[in-house]
Amino acid sequence: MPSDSTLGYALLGLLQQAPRSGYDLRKVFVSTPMGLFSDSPGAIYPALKRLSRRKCIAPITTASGGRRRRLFAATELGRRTLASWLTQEPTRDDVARRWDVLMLRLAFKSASAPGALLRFLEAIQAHLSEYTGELERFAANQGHQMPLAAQLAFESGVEGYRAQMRWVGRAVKRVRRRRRVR
Amino acid sequence: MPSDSTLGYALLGLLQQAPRSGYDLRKVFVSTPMGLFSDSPGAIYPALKRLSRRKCIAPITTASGGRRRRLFAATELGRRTLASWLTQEPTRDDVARRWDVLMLRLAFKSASAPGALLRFLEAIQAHLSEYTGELERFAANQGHQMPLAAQLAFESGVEGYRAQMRWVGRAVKRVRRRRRVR
DNA sequence: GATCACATGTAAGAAGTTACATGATTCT
DNA sequence: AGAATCATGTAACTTCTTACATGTGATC
Repeated sequence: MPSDSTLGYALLGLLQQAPRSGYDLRKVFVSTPMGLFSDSPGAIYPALKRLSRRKCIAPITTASGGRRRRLFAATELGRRTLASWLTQEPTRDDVARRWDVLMLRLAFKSASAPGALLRFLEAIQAHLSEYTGELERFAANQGHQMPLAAQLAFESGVEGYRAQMRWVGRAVKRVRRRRRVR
Repeated sequence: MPSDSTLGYALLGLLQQAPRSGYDLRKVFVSTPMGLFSDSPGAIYPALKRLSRRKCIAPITTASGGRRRRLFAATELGRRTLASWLTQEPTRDDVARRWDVLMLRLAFKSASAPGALLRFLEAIQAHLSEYTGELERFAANQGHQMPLAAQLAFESGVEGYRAQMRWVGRAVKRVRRRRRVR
């Protein structure tokens, strides 16, 4: 029952799409908005080693010729491990404190059935709606006694969640439409 | 030149507002939207110990009577350390990858002059505008070949940053107004 | 042949997580 | 007295950061 760090799951997700080397993976983090993760070799190579030890990924014998490169691919166990991470029901804490990780999970759910995707989004929507309510109650109680700078910081948070409320509404509609078309 | 973790600065910021115990600090993280931080004693007490060792905070001799409680307060060195953290110019990376930390810094800038606050917000605005541009270019290039789930995750990010663009615009106006009034 | 970019890795240290340990005070 | 809560702390483990080390192929 190997439990991985978020970085581990990110690597696993990318390796499920296509075999890549540690260097390739690094480049993905540098050159795409997945920059949430560090491009540091000191994080990536040890993480690959862990995944490898747990049999979630396996090196591919490269036909070589070019530079020395160690390509890895996700194993069947790796795919299952990733799938069970992706399938976990979004919690209140995911929504309130780990939005970025939640969106990483969503991004990798490409292989999911539209129904699963829809349930995932609807769970997010429910927690989001409850949490923005909490924030607004907090503002109503504490809002006026906060200094200006603190008020602004708080409002940034509220605005962010409100934007995600609008986003998830549109997302749900889009997936429902897609589902009917199929 | 003691360098602290983000949690360390969060504790320092709260202790600058008023003396508190480790337990008090924990409660702040649990009961306010500062939930970004862990309420785990295993993180908080060692962090207090470090700050104490670095002379950034000092225990207050409590007049006691009630429960056993160790109150801490920020020292002069602590205030200066915090101030220098708060004064650092927001970078592109702060905006693109550490928004939550940036907002924590903003929240503690209550003691800053309106001019400093304004410059802080304007720097955020500049980086934000550049970064959302990058994201939109990325969407224009890569957007259509992404699977639906990945597209949705990406759009969530873009929407979040767009919301912050609107927020920072309003924030700047509000601080400018406040400044004129003074 | 020297130099630069590619590519992989390790070592030391910092900090967080989980889980446990311990005692004091209040409540019933 | 016993239970619940308050309050502080420690230990083992995991992971990340920073900095360094190493070697290869391509380029001038």
